[in-house]
Amino acid sequence: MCASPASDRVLHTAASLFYKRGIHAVGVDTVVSASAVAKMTLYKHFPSKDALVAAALDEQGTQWRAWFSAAVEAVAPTAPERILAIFDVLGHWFETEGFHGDATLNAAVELRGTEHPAWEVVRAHQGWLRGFIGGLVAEAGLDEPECTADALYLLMEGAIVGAQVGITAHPAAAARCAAGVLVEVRSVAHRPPREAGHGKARGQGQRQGQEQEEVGQ
Amino acid sequence: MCASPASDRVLHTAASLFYKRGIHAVGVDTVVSASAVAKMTLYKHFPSKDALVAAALDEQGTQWRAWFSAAVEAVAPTAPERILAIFDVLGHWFETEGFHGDATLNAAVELRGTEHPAWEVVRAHQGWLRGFIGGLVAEAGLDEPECTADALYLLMEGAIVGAQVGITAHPAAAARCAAGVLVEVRSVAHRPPREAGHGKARGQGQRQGQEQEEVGQ
DNA sequence: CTGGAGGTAGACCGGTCTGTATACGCTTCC
DNA sequence: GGAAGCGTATACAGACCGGTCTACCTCCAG
Repeated sequence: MCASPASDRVLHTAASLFYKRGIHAVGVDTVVSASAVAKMTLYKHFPSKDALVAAALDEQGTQWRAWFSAAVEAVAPTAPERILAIFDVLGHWFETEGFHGDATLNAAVELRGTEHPAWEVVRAHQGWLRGFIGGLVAEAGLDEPECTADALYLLMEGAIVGAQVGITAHPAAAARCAAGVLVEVRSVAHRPPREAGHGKARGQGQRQGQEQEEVGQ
Repeated sequence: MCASPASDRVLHTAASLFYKRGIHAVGVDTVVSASAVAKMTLYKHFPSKDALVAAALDEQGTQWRAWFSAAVEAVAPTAPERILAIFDVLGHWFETEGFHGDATLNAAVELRGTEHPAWEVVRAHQGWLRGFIGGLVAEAGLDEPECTADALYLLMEGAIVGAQVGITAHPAAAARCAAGVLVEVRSVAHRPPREAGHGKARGQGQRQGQEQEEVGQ
């Protein structure tokens, strides 16, 4: 970061434009004119549009991760509370003006079926998210940590795209509600002495062999 | 549907191509050559590419909804079981070759920040999904039906994008696991006679006034 | 003073995009 | 027979795309 003022301007402008309108919908000329930089300068710092996209996504993701983890940790002191605080922070984010979902998820959708340097950035960001939740789940000492962390991660992704699509009125609140149930049920304190064989079916592996024809979608 | 054989071919080819490679990444010429139709014929049936995109998405969504509801209803006979069966059907779908997420979600991401006739198709499809789950939740007589149905809907969306991104090993199984917990806790049979004041905090409204700075993303 | 590094401005190239226009079959039904 | 309807083939228009090139400006260090 901050290799040069011009490069920085390009990076931030590009990230903002790609996020707001989409990677394919924003041309290099648009980035150039919006960041008040000559086209040659852009191509001196970034060898191609693809490289610029990856760099912008990475920069944006780095900033977001710092903001997100700090916000979650500032809101709640203990791991179980922080798991719920995730969804409060998300709710706040959803109401931010200019919210258009997760930038890496958007990139993953836009770049599907192609090879692109941004894919590594997407995987890194999503892996970090899953790791963040996994760490909190482990710290909270929840039962079945893998399955629980996966579920919380999916709930978070669902809340993000739910907020983006706009069908659900309060996606963060609904997700928080479900997360609360999950945390409570998986917490050690919840396990009552009665009904010892409760945690038997370990999830994850069940699948029923019912056959149904596929559909192209 | 079936206005003419040529029109049908265009519609299905377009849906398949847009789904696999993205709306912006597929040009009209590609659709034309892939569907073995003259360009003029395409533009005789669809006044613009936007209209074609919307029609193809609609057609694809109609087929998917029919397949999905039939599959869920074939797998399980009762509403609570069907709620869980949703995630089994999803798991089967995720492993289909050529799976690239939900077509309407992809379109919503690709068309963000624009006005496009496909938006109505997206809203209709997502609304149907939410309604499908809401119907099952009501039929199962679960507590806090709105919040529960929202959470299950978000879990489903999360599983879909989770399967698309590929960080989670078994997104459908993890989501099913969480859905099982949710259904059990919200089911009437679960409510124990002790602790009468349990269902007091009605979720949905909680929000804490913690301030934290925003981030552009 | 001088020279190089970094930035600017704008023309330019080949390719692709959506959408249209023209000219030509083939079938079907009066 | 012939005209209408439908589809084909192909060329074209005008815009935009990513990317390159040249020429010029400005600042700062040696």
